[in-house]
Amino acid sequence: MALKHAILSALSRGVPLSGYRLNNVFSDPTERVWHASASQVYSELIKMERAGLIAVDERNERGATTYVITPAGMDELRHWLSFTEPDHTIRDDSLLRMMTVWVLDETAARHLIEAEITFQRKRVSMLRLKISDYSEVRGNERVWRNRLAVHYLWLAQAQVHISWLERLPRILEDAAVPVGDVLGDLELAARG
Amino acid sequence: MALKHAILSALSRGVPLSGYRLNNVFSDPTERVWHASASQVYSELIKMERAGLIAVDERNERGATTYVITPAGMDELRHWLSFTEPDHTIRDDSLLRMMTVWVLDETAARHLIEAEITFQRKRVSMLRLKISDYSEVRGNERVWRNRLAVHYLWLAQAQVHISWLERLPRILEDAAVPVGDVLGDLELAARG
DNA sequence: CTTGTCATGTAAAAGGTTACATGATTAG
DNA sequence: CTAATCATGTAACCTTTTACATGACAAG
Repeated sequence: MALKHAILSALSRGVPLSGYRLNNVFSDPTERVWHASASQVYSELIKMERAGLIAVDERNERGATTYVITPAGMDELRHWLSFTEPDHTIRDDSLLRMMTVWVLDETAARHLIEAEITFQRKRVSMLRLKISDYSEVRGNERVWRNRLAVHYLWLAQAQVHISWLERLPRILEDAAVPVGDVLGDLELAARG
Repeated sequence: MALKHAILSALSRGVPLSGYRLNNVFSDPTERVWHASASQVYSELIKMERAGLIAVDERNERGATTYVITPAGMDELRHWLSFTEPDHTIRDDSLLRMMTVWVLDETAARHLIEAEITFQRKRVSMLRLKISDYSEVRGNERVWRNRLAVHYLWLAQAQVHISWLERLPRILEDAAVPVGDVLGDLELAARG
């Protein structure tokens, strides 16, 4: 449903993109907004071109077809933002797992939690890199300021996630300590 | 695919649940792990019962059929956790919108951001309520400590999200201030 | 007596994944 | 000369949504 809008959002930034480039965005683990499989993106692009929301920019020597957004596409994007309700539903496989680790013994649970911490730490360092490179690659326009801001949010949320994961084993293993004593300051830090 | 595991995870807690009760969980806006539509849950339950992962507990006077998890269901749950890779892909409609607000004029953008803040504030107060009621409703077993911990994570992340949203208009409206100056401390706070 | 909550399902359509298929170019 | 990356697509299958259909019970 919203793959269309994710593609329009990416093309609205003014840089023409090919299906291949869009796929890089949609499969990047630091880009925590929209995921799509490669084949889905290609067929969606064809549908959107037929609908007049995007247009072919050029077919380069390498065989890549790049697309740009059309005025009709911009209209659709603005209409979506202003006149449709956001969908707050989420499917988060990795958090579902973290909610269910208690069914495992301590060793297996720690193993899973460690693996998740490793993943999130990688994400943090990739995000930091992207953020520090930002001013070299992009200008100070509204578009890029907006996008950079989202990177800061991802970074902060990954960091909260890591502190939480680091405390989770204590909660599962030491029933004497109240959960609030271990995690209460996570909330205070976030508000500060 | 993982709706099966979301249902198994819910039933693993030992409390028998009907399709209707499960639907309440899957459509609760504070439960930011797995969403499913009502009709999908009912047909999935029938499939899972046939597969022997869950069993009918009782059919009560009101017409509700409650289910319990079987030993085969617990095996499937543990196998999923320990021997399959977590799926880190996400589709977040509301964040996609926040990444695209720059295409709107200042008034419309502020409007959207305000609506999102209102939503997140509601979520925070619902989560706070759930957390403070927790010790009355649930015991101190591993299951409930694990689940309560997830509620603390949601609370902290909603709070980070709110501080970020509150700063977003400044980023979009005042190009003179570097984005890092506005959002840099979000990360520091999160790290503790 | 009517609205809201409880309670379950079917069927068609839309959205999304996986497997397969192909071929060019680039870097080591 | 071989592996990785670039580049696009089709077809079968699975998952999920939406619309529809039904009916009991409780509260105001």
